[in-house]
Amino acid sequence: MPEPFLSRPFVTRPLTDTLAADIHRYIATQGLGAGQRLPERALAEQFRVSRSPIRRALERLAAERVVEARPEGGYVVTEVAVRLPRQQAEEAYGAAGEDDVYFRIARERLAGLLPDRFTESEFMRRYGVTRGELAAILRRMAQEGWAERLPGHGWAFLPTLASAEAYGQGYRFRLMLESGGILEPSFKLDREALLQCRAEQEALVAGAVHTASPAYLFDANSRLHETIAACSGNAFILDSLKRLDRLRRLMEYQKAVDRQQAERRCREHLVLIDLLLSGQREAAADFMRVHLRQAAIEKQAGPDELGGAGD
Amino acid sequence: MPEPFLSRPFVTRPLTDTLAADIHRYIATQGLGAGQRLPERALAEQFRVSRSPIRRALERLAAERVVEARPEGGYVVTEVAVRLPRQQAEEAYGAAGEDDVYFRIARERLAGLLPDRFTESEFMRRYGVTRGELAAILRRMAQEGWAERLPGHGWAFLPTLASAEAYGQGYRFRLMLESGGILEPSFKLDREALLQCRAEQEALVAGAVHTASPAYLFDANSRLHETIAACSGNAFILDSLKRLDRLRRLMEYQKAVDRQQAERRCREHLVLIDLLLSGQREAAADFMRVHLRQAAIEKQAGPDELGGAGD
DNA sequence: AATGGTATTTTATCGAATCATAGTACCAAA
DNA sequence: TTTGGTACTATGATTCGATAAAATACCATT
Repeated sequence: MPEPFLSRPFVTRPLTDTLAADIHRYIATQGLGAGQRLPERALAEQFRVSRSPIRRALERLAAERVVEARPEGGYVVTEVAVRLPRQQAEEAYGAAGEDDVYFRIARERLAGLLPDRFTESEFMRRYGVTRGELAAILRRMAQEGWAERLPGHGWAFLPTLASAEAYGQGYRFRLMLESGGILEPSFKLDREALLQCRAEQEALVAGAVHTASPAYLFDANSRLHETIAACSGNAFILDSLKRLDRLRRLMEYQKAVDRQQAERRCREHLVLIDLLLSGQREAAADFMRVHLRQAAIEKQAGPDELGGAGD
Repeated sequence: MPEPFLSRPFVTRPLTDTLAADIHRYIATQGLGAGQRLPERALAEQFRVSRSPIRRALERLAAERVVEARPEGGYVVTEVAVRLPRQQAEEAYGAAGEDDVYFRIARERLAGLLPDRFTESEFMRRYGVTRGELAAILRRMAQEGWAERLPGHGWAFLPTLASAEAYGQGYRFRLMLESGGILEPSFKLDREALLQCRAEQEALVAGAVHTASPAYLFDANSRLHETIAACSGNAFILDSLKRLDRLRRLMEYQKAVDRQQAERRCREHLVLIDLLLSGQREAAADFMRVHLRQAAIEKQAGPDELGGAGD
């Protein structure tokens, strides 16, 4: 399998639920055809779990007709999954976190409804979750870098999120990081991964950009940027970008999208990809700077308004 | 109070223990004189806890004669604390984590004694800690970025730690980050903090560099670099550097130090500080690149050997 | 060798009660 | 107004058995 597939961070749902969605999305994004086999062991390795939960996820997907059990054993992709890949994948996307407490907390924090400090008990009451559920959510918040445990009791929100200032800083940071990454001596093009992103961006330019959900747009675009960062060969550059993108995702998933700007950005992505594919790294690095600077301006123009989903 | 004081991340010890050490170190590093009062509320705010644990920490320090209860109430710094500031502070440093399970795990992982994946129960048995204690340790490992939870059961070490490759990448990353930070449009010199670092570096050059513990050297040097990064005005730059430094600290605390090189690096720090203080940002950024590049070479020369503690 | 099926072992979460410890409110004195 | 003292409240760590769920081992089939 070509690329490590990004599994959504574990929150509270049984692993099986998450995996069913992940596998579904995997089928869609990898463009697997009807009849294609889905070996349990390969999927287990892919998602870094054992065969047990994979097996149950496949059983569930079989009930949804996304996959089909063969008489000889094992599962294959069905016509259903192939015929409606994008829509279904996006539904799976949305359903994964939409009404999650995690996103609810993020939303309320962004709206300024939550104080800078809070206790676990407070949130257990407020959001009606058990201690264990909340623990998982808090772990994720800490992991993604917008909350931290205080030395004594309680937690604190970090200023990273929300502030318009942090927004601009994020773009400055990426300017440095992403253009610098392209110029790293260890840079090594992952042609296959980049071509996959290119196909995705072309599909967007061809029209999908006007109908796709903000979540899908965001993920497609950050996937491209992260793929390029991965080529730098520097794990710290890639990690930092991923960290930042997780934060941005919280904010942008909820925004409306300016489709015009989004389309232009996708066109820029195609130019960027082609520069890289033809080996013009210096030019690509410069273009990246232009691209990000432009995106920063557009985003700042409407801080609470349009502009979201992707760059 | 001038600077947010870095409290060591909470692991398992009762808060009081940690705070006693923190306050002790605080007295030493802030250069408070004998007789100086230590208001409970101020300390509580400083360390982001309530007065209760502060009060008990002070009681403990009083038993150790580091502070003294006044007849009218409250505590003041004693002669003892003033006369032996450095040594005591360093002891407090070392004792804080030396035989901690946390550092033991790091050490064994660095030595290649631990597999890439592990379960909590496994480690509970191996290190003889309770579930709760281990949970705190794992939280910290995740926080500091060298282990992560798998989607199902178990944990995985990240490749960030240990590999010689990651080492070089870290320096490349800092090259980009730290010199870039100095050139940020939002850069604003924190003269007071920088002068404090300057005093520290001067003391090192004046001789302390030959006697100080690796831990102290490392912290003094990373404090300088982080102070400069803080001036960039970009929270992401500072956070990334701090993250990286926490990782490096794990590796370098245990290394022997090449005192010659360490001294030269401190001299370079003084040059760097003076460039910044005189407003020559471009020059400072260039010098930073030279400085880091040199440090990278020296470190890589002896990967398992000398060279540690600081840059 | 790869793969699916099945049985078994191991893990870590859950629930509920307990309790040391951290947070808070209020008062008095300097 | 700032500070310390004190009383009180709330928090979250801890414990432990029960249990759902994940990991693993092994076998059969292709």
